Amino acid sequence: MRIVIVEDNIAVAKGIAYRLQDEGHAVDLIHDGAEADVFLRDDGADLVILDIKLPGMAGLDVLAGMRQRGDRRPVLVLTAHAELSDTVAGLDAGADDYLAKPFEFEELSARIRALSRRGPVADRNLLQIGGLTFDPGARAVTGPGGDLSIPRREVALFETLLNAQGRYVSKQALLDSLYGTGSDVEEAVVEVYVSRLRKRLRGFNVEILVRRGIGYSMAEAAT
Amino acid sequence: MRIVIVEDNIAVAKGIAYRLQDEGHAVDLIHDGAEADVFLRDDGADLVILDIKLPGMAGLDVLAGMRQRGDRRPVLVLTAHAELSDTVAGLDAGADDYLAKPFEFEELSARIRALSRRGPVADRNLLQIGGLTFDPGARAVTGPGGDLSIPRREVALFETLLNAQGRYVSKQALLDSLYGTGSDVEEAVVEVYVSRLRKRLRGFNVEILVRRGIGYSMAEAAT
DNA sequence: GACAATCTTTCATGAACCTTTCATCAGCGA
DNA sequence: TCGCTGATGAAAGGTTCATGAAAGATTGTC
Repeated sequence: MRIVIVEDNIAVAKGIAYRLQDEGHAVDLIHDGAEADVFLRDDGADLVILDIKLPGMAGLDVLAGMRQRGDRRPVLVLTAHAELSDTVAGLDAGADDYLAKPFEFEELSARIRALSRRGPVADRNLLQIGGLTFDPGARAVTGPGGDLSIPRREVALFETLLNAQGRYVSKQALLDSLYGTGSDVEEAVVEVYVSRLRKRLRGFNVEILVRRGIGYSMAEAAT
Repeated sequence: MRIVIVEDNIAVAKGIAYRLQDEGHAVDLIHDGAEADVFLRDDGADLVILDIKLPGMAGLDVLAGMRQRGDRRPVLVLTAHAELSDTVAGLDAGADDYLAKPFEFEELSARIRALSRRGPVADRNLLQIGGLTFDPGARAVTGPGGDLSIPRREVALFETLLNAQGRYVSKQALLDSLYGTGSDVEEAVVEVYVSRLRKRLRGFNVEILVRRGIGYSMAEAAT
């Protein structure tokens, strides 16, 4: 899943980012409210972790802007412990959940899992393809013969293609969803992981299609 | 999609144009505000990338003129980084999105994708003809038996004829819509792609008609 | 019938894509 | 600590396929 963290305390943000990446998510960091506002006008993330107190533009305004645009992506609001009134305001402004600092990472992780189950992300609960089942919480792919052991990056690729529901996803978009926007990894790496995932999916009723110059999509094998 | 870039810095404009063409769009360049104003009175583009600071006529006036004429085509405004007040003014004047220079091309690309999904372009979402469906966002043609894998140029041709809604489109206009105005490609290439697209559409209830000296049109096959 | 417009196929080229190999590194068990 | 395993990303070489030009066939029009 692509997660964007909007938090001006860089140490905190990096700490969270590091562990979320460890869980296989693609994470983008933004430290400024106005920047976040711009970023969120795109379809660049599936979930937002949003600090209330921000330079540039108040977190609540960022959130309000999203909702006003009809953007219903799940937002988890972070607040300092004292500012209970903030959390109330946050929920009013359309936050899906909130978390008071300081918090345990495990709690954050659990909330994210919960949010991704409901939220627009999980509305398209199309977690099956061919004979395979994908569990977004566990980030595991299960086949008829039990769990497939698939490395992080390949799972992320699988997830992105699955969520695209048969639409073609450009190589650049796949790169973003594997590494977050603005990574310095070559596009060619996508080809490598497509190749590896294909090999792993051999024998199952799933195939990854390519359209030159357009991108990749995943579909059940045609017979 | 046909995109017009209104930007007086020729190097910047060409850089963007080159990469957008790479993504399969037809791109026109205009370096002057007054010229842009004239150009935009025609139906020569589906999306406008507009620099604020222009010779001839201010970008904001160009934009205001469009909106005043009832022209609702999506406009992405470019501003220098410092001029935050400009961006606010731009949004007020009817811009659909803005982007501060300097920017990564990938970000521009993502914004364009987002704009083409919403905007008036996306209002005519999922165009249909014969048994075929065209998704302008995904640039994909779907038939009864699933996705047709059609190369960039042929998709662009298909899209243009589809948008013409049965009217005849001249060979020159098709050329422009495939390569942007003023390309040095022969008109005969249009014939080649018509031929290729026809072959690909064989078996579906769609045909491409020709009127000598006039142009081409697409229609559902007469039984 | 003559001529131009259009159609279709063929071809060379280069870009896009596929796959494997390699070096590196982290994690893990002995 | 040492060695093993497997993930990772870069690189390299091979293959496929979109592309645009060209050329000959065909069709429509006068």
